[in-house]
Amino acid sequence: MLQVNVLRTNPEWVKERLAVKNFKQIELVDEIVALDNERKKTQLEFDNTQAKINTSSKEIGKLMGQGKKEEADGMRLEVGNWKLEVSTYGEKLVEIEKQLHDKLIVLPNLPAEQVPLGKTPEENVSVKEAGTKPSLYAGAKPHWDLIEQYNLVDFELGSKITGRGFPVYKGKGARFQRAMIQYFLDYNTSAGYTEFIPPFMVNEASAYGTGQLPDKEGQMYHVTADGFYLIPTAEVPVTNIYRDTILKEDDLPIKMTAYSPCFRREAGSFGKDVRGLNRVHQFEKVEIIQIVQPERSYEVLDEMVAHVEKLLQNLELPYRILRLCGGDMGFASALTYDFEVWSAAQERWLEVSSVSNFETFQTNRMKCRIKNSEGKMQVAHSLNGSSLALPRIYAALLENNQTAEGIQLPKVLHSYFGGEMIN
RNA sequence: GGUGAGAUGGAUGAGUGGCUGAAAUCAGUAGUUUGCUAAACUGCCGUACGGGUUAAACUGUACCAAGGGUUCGAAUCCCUUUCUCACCGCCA
Repeated sequence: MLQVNVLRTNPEWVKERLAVKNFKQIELVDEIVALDNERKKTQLEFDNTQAKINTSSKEIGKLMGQGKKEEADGMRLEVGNWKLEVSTYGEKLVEIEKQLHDKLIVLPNLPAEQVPLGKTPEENVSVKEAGTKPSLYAGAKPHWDLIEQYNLVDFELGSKITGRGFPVYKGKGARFQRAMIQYFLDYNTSAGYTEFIPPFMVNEASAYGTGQLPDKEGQMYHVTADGFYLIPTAEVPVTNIYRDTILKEDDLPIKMTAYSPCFRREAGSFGKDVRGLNRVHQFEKVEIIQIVQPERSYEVLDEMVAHVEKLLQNLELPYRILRLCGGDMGFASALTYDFEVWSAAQERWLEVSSVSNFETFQTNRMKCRIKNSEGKMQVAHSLNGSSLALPRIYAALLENNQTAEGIQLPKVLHSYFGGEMIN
């Protein structure tokens, strides 16, 4: 959620930025500023009347103590009238605040200056492409066939147990997955990230805090009996660790990493894009999250991008890094880099990580603030990224590294997997 | 799931209707003093939204788990919800 302050002090700039994100209801900005002015006015009226009541109530107490009952009763009448007044202002205030909130919640985060203009994924800007795309031997297969050949993942079994999009990993296929999770976590913790194992379901307040609610409700699985949501990413529970928190400068930066399964309903997806591990309802992911001082957040974003890049290099995968254009960015993000790896048999890029700076968008909602040495309060910045989402890495590694003898694994995984090859 | 006890500021913890936005202690912080490590003393030390100011100072309101109610006046009384702890039951 944007801070009202920003709209108040610089409405024209806000409108211009919103346009970059292809946001249509620009008029909301003026409406919000007007409502905010009204809010302040009403607040003042409310406070002044309430102050009169408070003063008189104390007075009544004194009079009662002195046994001056008649005087006290007179004041009671007066206070009674003010109370009516105050409750009117109170109701008005509640109404205004509700409207203000409802309008504010609709606004996406403002894109940073570097965000390219554009509406569709085609207009994302590739900032780097590295690694060599392998040339596969004749008869090379897409990962869904390799998975079957080596008996690694069983989709039909998952359908039987749960439904489409819930793969069952088995044998070496399960071990391979676990090896990657273990390696990714080790890689992250050795870079100073503290490891967490969070709850895999969250309450409404948490889903709201990171921006999944109210607008992305349909993407999450909802446990109605208890009012919980299955997490679509570890970002949700882990970032919410710092909900309603006041941090000291010394505490920063907060660097956290967590493995979790991720549950996404992905309503409406179909076709070849969803074949195999390309898109599933339950997948595994290792996430990195940072909470930092505002002045440092873009430096930290670069650091996180470099961190993920190195991980892909270690996995010896060809990748490219995209800076997302305004129209393709997430609602809560100010600047996002997507990482894609080349899937040699499918001959397409697969998104495996998305690293974003949310600036104050999440932290403002979550009330996560920093108190500096002078006692000044400021809203922290939050960032996160995947390092990495597993299924597509899984797919790319299988496809790119297939040989007639089996799947040749990258060196960094050998000790984790307990072997050099899947065969 | 059952029964009981709780929820107060960074922590411990007092407070059962007005003088309590909240004692006290600890932690933190600024300073004074004693020639070190350290100790003693003094001041400051919650958040939000306003007013005010160049900025401060100053000042109004709200907040003692959350929401509602009673009252001229609520941390304190009543109702609802949530959470925590203990014991029992069930269970990985």
